[in-house]
Amino acid sequence: MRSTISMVDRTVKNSYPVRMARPRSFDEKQVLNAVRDQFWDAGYAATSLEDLMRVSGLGKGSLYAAFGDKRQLFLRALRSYTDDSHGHLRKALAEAPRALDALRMLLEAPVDDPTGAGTRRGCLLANSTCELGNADPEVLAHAHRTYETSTALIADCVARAQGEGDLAGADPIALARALLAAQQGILFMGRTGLDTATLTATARSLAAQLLPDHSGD
Amino acid sequence: MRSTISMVDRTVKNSYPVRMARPRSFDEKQVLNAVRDQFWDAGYAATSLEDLMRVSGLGKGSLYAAFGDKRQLFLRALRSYTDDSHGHLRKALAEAPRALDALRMLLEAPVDDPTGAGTRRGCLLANSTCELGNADPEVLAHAHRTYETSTALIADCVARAQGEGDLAGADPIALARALLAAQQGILFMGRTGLDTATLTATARSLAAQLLPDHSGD
DNA sequence: GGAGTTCTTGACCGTGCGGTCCACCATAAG
DNA sequence: CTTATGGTGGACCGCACGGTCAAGAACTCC
Repeated sequence: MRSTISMVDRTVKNSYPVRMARPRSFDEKQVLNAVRDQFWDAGYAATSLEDLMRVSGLGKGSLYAAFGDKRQLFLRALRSYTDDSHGHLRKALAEAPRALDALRMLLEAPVDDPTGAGTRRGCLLANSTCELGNADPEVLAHAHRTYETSTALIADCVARAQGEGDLAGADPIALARALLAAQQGILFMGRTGLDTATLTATARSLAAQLLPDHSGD
Repeated sequence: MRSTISMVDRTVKNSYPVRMARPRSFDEKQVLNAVRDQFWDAGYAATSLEDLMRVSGLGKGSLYAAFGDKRQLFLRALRSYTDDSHGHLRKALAEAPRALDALRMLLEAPVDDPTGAGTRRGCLLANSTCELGNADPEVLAHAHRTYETSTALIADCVARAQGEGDLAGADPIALARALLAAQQGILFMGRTGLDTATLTATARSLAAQLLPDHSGD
């Protein structure tokens, strides 16, 4: 039963009110990035609302009005992160002139940071899966979906490499899974404080064994 | 400057008082195991003292008197866990008649659990490193030390395999690092909800590429 | 049994948490 | 200008957290 409605139906996302009022004083994407970095550094549980207010520069009221509670804000930041990551992955896999090199870069990418600072942070999605995967089915499902997509992207690149004469005889999806697992393993070893040189050597060693180059044969 | 001391010096760990009084009503190892499982399932921050009291059956006072605060109790449980793990690793690597098979088992071990329940929990040390590595230097240092020890144990097994005619030409330590990274990667993929069959296939695929068997050549 | 010591229990405490609310502000439309 | 509307910031709330403490129970030694 509906009564006469004088208000705009705001249940539809991004619908604008009939009359504009005070506009937002912040950029949503900037806030999400700041919040993402905070969760990335400290984890979900160890990040307090005060932390989020500090890094975003917003008050509690604004944060809650714009994003809902802490968990929803976290999920928004996490989705934003994985979207960006997949964008980068797509670009990296597509841009390399030789697909085999792109796949190699996959394994060495986690160590790219010369300072090692980024290496210590790991991957936000991986960290979140570890911390919340058991307790939050939504985070787990998101992780599962995301890694399946990554696998598909990598498998496409493997297929391209095969079109270029490399990796003959491999099952693209199986190899993609092995590469993704290896990448996550390298990423993790970086978090344990392994020095950059050793990490790089390990990444190259894995790349050499999983992605043999027979062009010189 | 010391005054006359009538009390026993309890700063030395495990020193017993001169006069026995009321004995403990709990077994320390059992409590540590219960506490470890709780931290394992929920993570450090998400585990409350109430949880710890519930799973251990002890009151707050007893817990604090026996182990100190929450963090120290966690560190005790973590050390106990890694000690046990290294015990199992030593045994597994030594018992296999063929060293190459032992190394293969390393990669498949994370998927051994038929129910998949254990697979979802991952490894307590890995979880803890992800959650606390950035914030707690002691946890990070412990993780680093532990994985270095694991690397050494695996490298020994690689050397044994070479003595048995396998893995000719590989650098034991480098291969050990690659194997450990791959294992952690598989372990992590299991946490993302990947089904057991796919996980097993990935583990076998990695094992086949990192640990080739040329005995039939 | 009494004395001395340790362990246990649970009430208690201060703090910081996540979350709500409301008075005020900035803007757009009339 | 006035008015309506949504944004903002901070006061405020109840709660659960980690941690403390004191009193009593359980035990050994004399």
